[in-house]
Amino acid sequence: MEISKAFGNVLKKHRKLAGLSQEQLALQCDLDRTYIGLLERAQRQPSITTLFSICEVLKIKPHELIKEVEKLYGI
Amino acid sequence: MEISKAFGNVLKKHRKLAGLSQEQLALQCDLDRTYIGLLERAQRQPSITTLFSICEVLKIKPHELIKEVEKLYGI
DNA sequence: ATGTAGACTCGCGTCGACG
DNA sequence: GCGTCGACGCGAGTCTACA
Repeated sequence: MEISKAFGNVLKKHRKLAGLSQEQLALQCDLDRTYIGLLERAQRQPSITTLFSICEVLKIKPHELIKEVEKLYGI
Repeated sequence: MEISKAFGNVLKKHRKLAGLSQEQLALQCDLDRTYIGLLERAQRQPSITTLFSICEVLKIKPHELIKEVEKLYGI
């Protein structure tokens, strides 16, 4: 699986686990609602600061999330 | 420490560990030489695909590198 | 082998609006 | 609550060139 799609899947999974809507997540990590949607649908890729601020809200360490992305990506 | 600076430090450290010059690294991961320099000096931040392709060349898992960035960043 | 600078393309990230 | 669209500013990433 390509990397942005892997990230989108992992993001969606952890957002649901946190019990947040795209809007709530966007609000808390100071991003746009539509942009979270774009990330989950793999139409945008985050920079690493964006990654860190999302992970902070999701209460997960960035490297944990990246590890899951690696698995889906296949390395 | 801010996040792009943390990344720059970690990148430089692992590039040296791999025994590569900025030019050699850039060539192998299909990026520009000047851009690697910009990353190390924290004047640019990588997207996550850029992160993955750099890590592949450095023979390190992205989540390992991210873990070190977290430490420097302080979380 | 690296730092810097200018100019360029394209994608990130925002915003308003509609279904 | 989400997908999508158009438009926008700005930053990612490239290229050339000079020190």
